[in-house]
Order: sequence, then C-alpha cells, then structure tokens
Amino acid sequence: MSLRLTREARILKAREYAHIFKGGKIAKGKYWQVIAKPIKEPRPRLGLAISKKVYRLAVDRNRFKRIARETFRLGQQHLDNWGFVVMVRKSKPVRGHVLSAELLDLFKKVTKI
RNA sequence: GAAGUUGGUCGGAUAGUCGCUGGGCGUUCGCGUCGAGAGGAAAGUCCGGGCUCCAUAGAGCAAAGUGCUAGCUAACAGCUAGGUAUGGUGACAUAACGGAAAGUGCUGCAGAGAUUUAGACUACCCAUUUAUGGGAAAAGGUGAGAAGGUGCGGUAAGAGCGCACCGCGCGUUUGGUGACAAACGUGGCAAGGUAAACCCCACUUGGAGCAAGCUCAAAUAGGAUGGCAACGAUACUGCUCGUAUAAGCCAUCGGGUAGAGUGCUAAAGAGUUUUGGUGACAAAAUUCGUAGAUGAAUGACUAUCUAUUACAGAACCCGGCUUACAGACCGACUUCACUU
RNA sequence: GGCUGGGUAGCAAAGCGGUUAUGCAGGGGCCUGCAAAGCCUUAUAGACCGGUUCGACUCCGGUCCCAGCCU
Repeated sequence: MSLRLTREARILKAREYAHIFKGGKIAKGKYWQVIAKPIKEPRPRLGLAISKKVYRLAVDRNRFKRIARETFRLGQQHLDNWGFVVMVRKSKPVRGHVLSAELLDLFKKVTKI
C-alpha cells in the first residue's frame, strides 16, 4: 500500500458519517476526539468533522484538517480497516507534531476498545 | 544627531523527499508526464456596481439614504484638489460641514429670572414716612447657556447713551467656475442651544440575491390523457339496462424530489513606456495570459540562510470603506540641538 | 456564502435624552425558646471604543460576543 491519500480513502457522504456516528466507538484525547466503526472496504477511511464552534477562524480549522490528513496518510498502513471520524476539542495552541502524535495514538487506541 | 509628520513597497528564500486540487498530453484506465495553484487585508458584510430572476404605461405620495465647493468614476456614503472651522511651534491632522428669521417639540437640577421686545436675590443711586416708592441693568451669585467684548467719555447711580478698536448683521464693489475671500460703506447689536428630535430644502433609490438562476433527471414517490381488461368488481338496486367510482396492465405527455451538470472565471484585467492634467484619473502604444475547490486543495519532513515567523485561508466577480498585522525597506517634509 | 435579532447587578427581567425599576439570591437587623415564613434595611448594574449633545443605558458609527433563518 502506498502513502497516497485518495478520495476512496475519504469519507465524503453525509450518510456514511451518520452510519459511523451511530454506534461508533469513541476515544477522547487532550486535543482530539475520534469516533470509529468497522467498515466493509479493505482499507481504513478518514472523515473530518472540525466544528466552527470550537475554532472560529478558518485558518485554525484548516490547520487541524491538514494535520489530521497528514497523520492518517503516513500511518494508514498500520491501521485497521475502520472508518475514522476526527473531531477537535478546544485547547491552547501547541506544536504540530504534538497533535500528530496524539492523533495517531487515538487511531490505534479506538480499535482496541 | 534626536524627536516627529506623511506617501509607498515587501511580508520568508533556495534545494531535496513524500503528498493534495484543477488543466494539457500519453495510456495497458492501474497510472505516467508537463506545467499551474490564496491575500493585502482573501476578514467584517458597512456602501456602490456588474450578473441573474421577479415586478414595472407614465407621474406623484410615502419610506430610506446622502448633505461646504469643483472635479474623477460604471457607480458610491469612495477618491482628488480646494474653502471654512478646530487642534498642533511646525510638517500636518481631524470634521454627518445645508437650514434654528417656515412651524412644532425638548431644555432635568441650580438660579430672582431659561426664550419672552426677560428679570431684580445680594448689592448700587435718589427720595422720604427706615421700609416703602422710584431709577438703573454696570458688580456679585446660579447654570451648558443670562440681551456683544476692551478702553475712554458720560451720569445721582448707570446704560451702545456717545466715541475708538475688535466681533456681529446688512449693502456695494473687486477676485474666484464655485464654496468663499478681501476692501469700502452702514446699523448701535438684531436674542440661547438642539435638526446623529420631528421637520424644511436639494439630490439619489423598484425588490431579492450564485443556497440567484438555467439544463438534464432515478424510483417500490406521484399527476394528466388515451387504450386494454370487459360479457369483470363495487354503488344507485331485489333483478335487467344505464351511469358513476376504485384497483390492475400498457402507451404518451408535462411537472419535478434525490442526484448530476452549468453559472465558474478573460476581467470597468495587470505590468512598462509616452502624452494630457496640480491631482484623483484619462488616452495611446507594447508585453503578459493569471486558483476554481464542493466534508471543500498550497501541507509535512530534512538541510542552509542568526530563524518554532505577524495578521490571517479564495467559494460568482469587481470598485471602495472599516478593522487586524511580527518584522524589513524606500521617498518627501517639519521642529530642536550641535558643527562648518 | 447570504440574511436577521440581541448584549442592563450573581440570576431573571422592564423602561426612558435628565438619580436605572422589580423579583429571586447575598449581607445586617426585627420577630422566635431556636428556625422557617413575614417585615425593615443594605451592597452590587448598562459588552467594549469613539462621536453628536450642556448632559447618552437611550441617538449615530465601529469592534467583540451570543442566538436564529435560508439546505
């Protein structure tokens, strides 16, 4: 498997989001919150739900989305074939690699619950 | 040299690796390759337009907005140049800056008196019966605001009562496209403030917004018409005829949900030079060809440059305004100090 | 992306160009053997920054925050 992040590896439809939110496992960290559920496809998939209420500025939201996508792209070979929806929690600004490390940890933790 | 005023520019760079979104070319349809890919405010949505749909004979009223003058502009509440006022030693900055003598309203408290050709608390002058009458509007006091200011004369005390200067009003002349300014003459002074209170005057404005709108268009959703079934079923009706209704099948037609496409980026475009203009700007020549996503693209890591980079992320497109902004650079000017 | 409404003590909630009501909660007192209830009393308020005005919570701009509508 390559390090590419194609559109097939993304969750794009509202119906798919609703499916994962309903009955998905939840793992909370300091900066992130991940909801996950096993899916039929032979690959892990990523969805983003970055709320405007948590981060008001578009720049902040874009930053979290980029970090989430990059973390998923580099770590997808080691993940189970689940659908992951990533949400943010309000916190003080920190360095990017701190966020990335916690998110990867949550990805692995949520499938073990 | 110090302190300032003002106009403008940039706002990480280079190399490598792994990725993201369009486009061109190739393709074994897996992908490969070439080139492109956020801002000065993309922000707030405060104005003005383009564009689209709806409404609309024409005119007026209402409502809302704007408000010194002349220009610029597609348009504007913007910009430029100027006038006036205020602040600053100055460079310069700021100003919703028409009308209060068309009318109405409001003007608390304090104060004798608050908008009326005002009034008399303390205090002043005269007279007498010593607590009254008359004069006067200078002084004190109140207030945001009290019937021009300063000086001299004058008077019982006083007063634009008279005079000079200043301020104000009115008139004339001159300069200016104009706002306005200057000079001269004249009036003894006209009656507070508020129009970001109603209002008057002048000018402007139809409404909604790309989630506008246009096109295609599923179904086990659903409408209309025609045919079939049909010597059928149900109702009128106990029976026959007749009429009506519903369900079923087929065909045609239009509407249209989910969804998809389009609108969607080449434009009041940008750079350079020349010309006109004080300037905003305009004209000509020449060069360039410049994001287009839709759970929403520009990132991550490494190395070097002193280096964890300010404010901040396009969503139909432009012109402004307002607000946020680490740091760096360039131009013009002012004041003060020192040296020559 | 576009379009609306709001911000007043700790909480809720009126009104107005001239000292911001009222209720609950808080402090003190009265009442009571002690409390509750009741009564008296008291402190705490205009999101922020400018402008207009003699005077602004109110009128006019700007900023921030909250809520709602258009799918």
